[in-house]
Amino acid sequence: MGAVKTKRMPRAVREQQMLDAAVRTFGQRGYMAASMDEIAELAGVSKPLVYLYLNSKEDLFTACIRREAAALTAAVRAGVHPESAADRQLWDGLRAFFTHTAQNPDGWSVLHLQARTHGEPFASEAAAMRAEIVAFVTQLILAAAREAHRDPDLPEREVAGLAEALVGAAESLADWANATPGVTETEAAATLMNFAWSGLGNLMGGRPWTPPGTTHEVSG
Amino acid sequence: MGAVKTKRMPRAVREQQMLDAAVRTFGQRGYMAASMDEIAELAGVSKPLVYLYLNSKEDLFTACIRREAAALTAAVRAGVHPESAADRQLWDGLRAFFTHTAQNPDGWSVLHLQARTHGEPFASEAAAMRAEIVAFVTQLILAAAREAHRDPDLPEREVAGLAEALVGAAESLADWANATPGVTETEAAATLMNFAWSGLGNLMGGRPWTPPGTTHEVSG
Amino acid sequence: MGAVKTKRMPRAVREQQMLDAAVRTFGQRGYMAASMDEIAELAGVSKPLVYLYLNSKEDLFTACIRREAAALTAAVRAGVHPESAADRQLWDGLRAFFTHTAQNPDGWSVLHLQARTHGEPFASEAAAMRAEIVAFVTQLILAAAREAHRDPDLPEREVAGLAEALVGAAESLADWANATPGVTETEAAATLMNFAWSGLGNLMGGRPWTPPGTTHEVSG
Amino acid sequence: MGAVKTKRMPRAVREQQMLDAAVRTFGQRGYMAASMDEIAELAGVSKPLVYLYLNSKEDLFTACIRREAAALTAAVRAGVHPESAADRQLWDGLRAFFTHTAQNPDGWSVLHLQARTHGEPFASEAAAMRAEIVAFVTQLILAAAREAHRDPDLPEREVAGLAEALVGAAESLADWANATPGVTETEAAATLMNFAWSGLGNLMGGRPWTPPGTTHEVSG
DNA sequence: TATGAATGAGCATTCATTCAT
DNA sequence: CATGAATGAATGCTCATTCAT
Repeated sequence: MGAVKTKRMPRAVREQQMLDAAVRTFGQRGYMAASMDEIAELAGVSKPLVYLYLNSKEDLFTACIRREAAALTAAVRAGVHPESAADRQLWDGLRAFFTHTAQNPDGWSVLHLQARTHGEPFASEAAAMRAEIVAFVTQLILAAAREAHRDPDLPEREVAGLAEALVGAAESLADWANATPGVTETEAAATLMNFAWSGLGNLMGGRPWTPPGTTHEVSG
Repeated sequence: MGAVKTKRMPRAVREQQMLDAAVRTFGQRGYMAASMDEIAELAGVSKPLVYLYLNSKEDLFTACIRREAAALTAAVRAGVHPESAADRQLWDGLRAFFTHTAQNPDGWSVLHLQARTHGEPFASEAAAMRAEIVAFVTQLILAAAREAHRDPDLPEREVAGLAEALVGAAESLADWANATPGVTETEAAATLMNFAWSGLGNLMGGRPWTPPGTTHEVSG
Repeated sequence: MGAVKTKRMPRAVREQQMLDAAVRTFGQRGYMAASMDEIAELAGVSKPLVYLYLNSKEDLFTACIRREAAALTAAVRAGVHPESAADRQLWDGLRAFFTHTAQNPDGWSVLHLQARTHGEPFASEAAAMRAEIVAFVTQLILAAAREAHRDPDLPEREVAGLAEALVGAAESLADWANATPGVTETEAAATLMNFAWSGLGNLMGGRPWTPPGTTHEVSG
Repeated sequence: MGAVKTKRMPRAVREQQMLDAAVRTFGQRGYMAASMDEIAELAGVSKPLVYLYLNSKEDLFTACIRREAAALTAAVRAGVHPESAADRQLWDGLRAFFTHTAQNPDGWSVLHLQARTHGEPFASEAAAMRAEIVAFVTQLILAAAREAHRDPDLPEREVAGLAEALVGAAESLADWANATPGVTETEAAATLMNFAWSGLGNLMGGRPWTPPGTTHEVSG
């Protein structure tokens, strides 16, 4: 079990083995329930070596978050052609996102569940990556508006909210797709595009949904 | 800082005090980092009494999840008038949801973060409540389709995915609204309605977004 | 489960119910593993009442030891006719002893196991009862010598040792009989009489077993 | 008072130190009253190390029982010459037994009191050792019968009962000798040989003690 | 580079015991 | 006579972390 116990490996390799083991353990057991003992054993090294290379449980977890965040954003970036139309970029990015999360459930658990749940400094670390994605989506929304030859008078915060909503929907669908047998990444992406893109289009076309003038009273 | 130390209260009252303290502690520290000592102190009682009434940390946490889940669904239900139009129901429900989560950040953390992160039996407990909400949203989507006199040929799973996406977007916006100063519940709800409702309308109007290069199979 | 919960009973009755419950619990769970909670519940009363009547766990246990010790010695005494011949008295006493221990396994456990195992003041309490039995047996041995018209030049300590051995053998056979299905009290008593009486007779007849003159060397 | 606090010892050595401390503590305080803290302190190590090496209080106690059982049977075996006559073997074995128990009072307490008092799995562990000794004594009784050229028609269970009685008498005398100042092992052994051997001889010689009023069925 | 040996500190849980009514 | 409410004090066990080699 765990990596084959080979002696005297270069540091970089050893570190990756440790991070592999850590992501797996953190993803499955959770940050607090994961023990350094288990991680070291799974990595096939002694505990002091883990501390020598990664310093502390906190640092190790942070390193996991960073590595998985980098891997996720890289995957999405790799799936997107910057010259494509905005909707095509979103479509490609979503498929890359769903594919990556489906193939890296432990990494996704680390980023989406563990890092957000266990306070600082982890939450910020994960939030930074999420902000990057939200920013990317924000750009796509603005680009779509430009493509539609509509200089959107959407206030900045409204666009930010839309991007948040879209990213939140995507995260939710990722979990749903992973939990529902038979749902493909393409299907999840299509569901979200259908859901979101027309709404965005209407918005930018100046046809927003309008709230009713009266607030409905409880048991009124 | 905890509850005023009044002696000799009836069990039911003490139990609520304990649950208050527990939700606060679990919500802020996280399930594992929260210590029974801290909860007892915050509740103004001794640890043995917590165990006498709530049995174990697991049971205590489960009780928190159940109470907060009940409170959240009750709040949403109370905000919705079942005879209203579907969009109105969604609008009212969302505002109630954003209001409740903004006013109960610890409860929301327990439900949305802690319960999902720390495995069984907590995850199932929270999933049950979420499923209830998703089911509610699903009904609204179908009702909207009926109201539009369009018996949608949307496959069941597609509708489920849409509801998931909508709920995920709402959850995400709740966090965003809580973290962004100055964002009101009404604003968050309006953002989501704008984002979602037109998209749903187009979908049900038979005008889905079609993936490039491929013919998308849904109602294609 | 436990005694039927009747209110307002005279103190003496309640105390016996508590002692019944305590003997059963101490006998089965052991002194330390038995909890006052369990005893109170089994007795059908509240814990404070147990403390009101019996003071403390220690006192409660001590009371159990005394009651069971009294019951055991009473049973043996009741089985013996003081006018009988010495061997007849031993025979009757043994049968009474085996019968009583077989019918009161919890009491026997309290006396033979629990009391001796958990230090002072319990060990002394049980030792007192045992000393009584040993004294009784000692008298029988001396009586047997008189009956054989032999003023035994057995030193006092030798007789004490013989009585100890006999009592120890009896205790051991009680456990053996209780653990071996189908062994009757009569059978156990007969086994012990056969084993012991002839040996005593020979002893008193001046034909003791004589140790070999040399000490056998290990692996010599 | 504990072992001299020497740092960095090989595991095997430390384990023995821990077992020494544990036997002493369990023997004197009893299984339940002994705390792991006390054992660790007496062993001169920290508690985590005790858990690292011995796993749990249960495992630690079991290890104690096994070690002490092995030591006791080894001591008896070492004292007995298998080619000697049966009575000589018994005599030598008894002296070894009394000597060992006198020199290892804590171990004897663990085996004879604690292990039997605290339920499974400890009772079985101690019972296994005791069964070994009973079997040895049983063999000696049968050997004695052969040596007397008397194929005894003693039923198997009768012999088992005799062995039980003899072992029980020995256990009792061990406690008595330890508690009575000035009683040597040789004296205790002689007392028991006197008590037992002639009785056995008579039995095998077909002269059992017969119960009054009834015809005793064994070889009657 | 790598590890066996070792620990300080903390945590969930339980229990005998006592008030206030 | 009787009890619901409450707690101080342990106890078994685990974990992140470090030192000596």
